[in-house]
Amino acid sequence: MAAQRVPADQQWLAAYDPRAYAPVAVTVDVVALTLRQGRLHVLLVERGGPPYQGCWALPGGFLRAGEEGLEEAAARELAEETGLHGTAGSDAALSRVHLEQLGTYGAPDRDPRMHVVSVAYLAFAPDLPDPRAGSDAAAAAWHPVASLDLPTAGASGDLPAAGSSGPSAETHGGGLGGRAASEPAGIELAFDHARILADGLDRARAKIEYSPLATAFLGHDFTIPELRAVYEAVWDERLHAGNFHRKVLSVPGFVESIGTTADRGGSRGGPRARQYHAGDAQLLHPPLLRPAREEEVR
Amino acid sequence: MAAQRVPADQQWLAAYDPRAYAPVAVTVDVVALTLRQGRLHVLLVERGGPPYQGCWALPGGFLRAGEEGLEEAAARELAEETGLHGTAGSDAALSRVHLEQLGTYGAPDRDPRMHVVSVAYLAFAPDLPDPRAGSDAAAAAWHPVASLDLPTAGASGDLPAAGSSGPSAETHGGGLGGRAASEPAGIELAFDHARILADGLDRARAKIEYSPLATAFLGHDFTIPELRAVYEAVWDERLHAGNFHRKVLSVPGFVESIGTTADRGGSRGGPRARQYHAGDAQLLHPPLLRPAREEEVR
DNA sequence: ACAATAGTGTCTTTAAGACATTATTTC
DNA sequence: GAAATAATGTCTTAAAGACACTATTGT
Repeated sequence: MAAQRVPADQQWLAAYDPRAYAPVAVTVDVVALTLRQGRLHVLLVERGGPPYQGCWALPGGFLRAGEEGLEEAAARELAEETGLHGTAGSDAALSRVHLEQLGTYGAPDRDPRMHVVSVAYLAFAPDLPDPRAGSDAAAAAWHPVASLDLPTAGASGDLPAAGSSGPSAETHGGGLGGRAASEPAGIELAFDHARILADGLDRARAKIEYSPLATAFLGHDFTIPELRAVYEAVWDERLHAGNFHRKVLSVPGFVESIGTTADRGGSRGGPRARQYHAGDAQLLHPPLLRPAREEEVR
Repeated sequence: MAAQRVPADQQWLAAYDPRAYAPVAVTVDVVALTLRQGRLHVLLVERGGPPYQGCWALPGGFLRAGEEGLEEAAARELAEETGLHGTAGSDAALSRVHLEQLGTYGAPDRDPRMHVVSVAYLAFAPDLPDPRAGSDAAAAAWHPVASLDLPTAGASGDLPAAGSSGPSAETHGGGLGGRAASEPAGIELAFDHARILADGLDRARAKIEYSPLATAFLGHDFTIPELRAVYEAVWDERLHAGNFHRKVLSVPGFVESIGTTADRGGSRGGPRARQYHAGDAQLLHPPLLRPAREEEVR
């Protein structure tokens, strides 16, 4: 059946003119996460026209075919939206942003206008300045993820299979901590961006278990209590300060002491914490496992 | 600069006619893994024309824009190439194949003819019959992964960031067990398919740590020694039979006894093993961790 | 008979988690 | 001074890994 239309050995040979087929658009969307006032935030832009006019959406745009790779495009979109430049290793703030591919979403009806395949990226950023409404009319802002309505992890159509992400996957209920009952229903996101964001949060929660990337949310120098605050915000769990401290120091290459201490103690008292910067480990061994959730305990 | 060409807030509004931009093609490629004679094999097709004429490549083809989603396309390609049908939950063999998104590859020069964005999927299959050379002239066959030249894990251009995959990522040297020194240089794969396959193997190695998917390589009923053979083939590690047995039985929901025993003992002697089938767990808790490799030990 | 293997038992080591304690800082 | 917090110490429990042992099968 299908073989007649696209014979297997001719797939790559077949007219490479895509106009022979129905057109597809390729876009790149970015789930950019940061920590502000101890809470996890995501960068969103407000849509100025239909469809989903007035809705918030993930920053993104078309891949510049023939000119750039996918990660390059994601870095460009992120730079445009945050107003920061200097991506991979170059200069400035964005050089410290971690960027990785999250997954690709390509249901035929995810955009009402045409078939759009969107490659999603996940970014971990230290506290960045507010995005300039900038070169265009669109609003762009950091939103607390807890203020958004997100689908539960797991089930999805064209998603990057819960898989990939170690022991993560379906575990968490909904968004981080959910919203207080008093709050109005969360903001609605355009297209399937709520699904993408939920997958990104899942990935982030799993990622910091096995990688030192939690440090990407902090400045160059940080204290262990600050690092703990990152884990608590991303996992939406209270962690035991003493055990966390000992655990972090016991993982080789995670953090490296720089001998100094913070300028002040905690906001509510306590001694000044020592300062560290990220070590050279790419993988945490052994990992920092999330506390077991009751639902998954048998 | 960029903002002028694609103003951020107009990206989604901009002419949705992709012909306004340089054309991009979207393809779906599948890394299909199976176990044959205790060794891991991957499904490859031989290219009948340039570029890379005569090279082997991953099975794949164009996304049918507007008609199908990405996973749907991957399942279709896999069915066409294996000659099996009945994908997700329907009937027959393919219903027991696990399929998940691996990552998307979109470097502008990965295909010499035009910018092709390829969404890669990873499939775990029980031992399937040899693919029929089938409807087209192309050869298709299962190849032992050890016979292929694969790049080391980790470094890559547009890859789905080692990330995602728990404690996996860069650890393994090259292909499974590498090739014996006597063998000629491994087969060369077309395009960046060696990179994609290497990423797929990494994902597979990580995935069976946390998920019960190793059972997807086996029939409906299997014994624990058979399951151990899967882990040994995928990880290229010898595992301790006794400890493995106890460990598997201790993970809730991993396997379920069906009371029967295998028809025969091991090929070289020993008692008949009891038979099990996959339990209902989606996640192994606690996981089956790979034995630590010396390189990553500090 | 012999060798290999399935399955179980036991011991050691490592790591996680629950407390407890002391010193230091903010309010 | 009171309360909170950084950092360290101690104890218990769970799990991984090494090893030993028996019972059962194929050659």
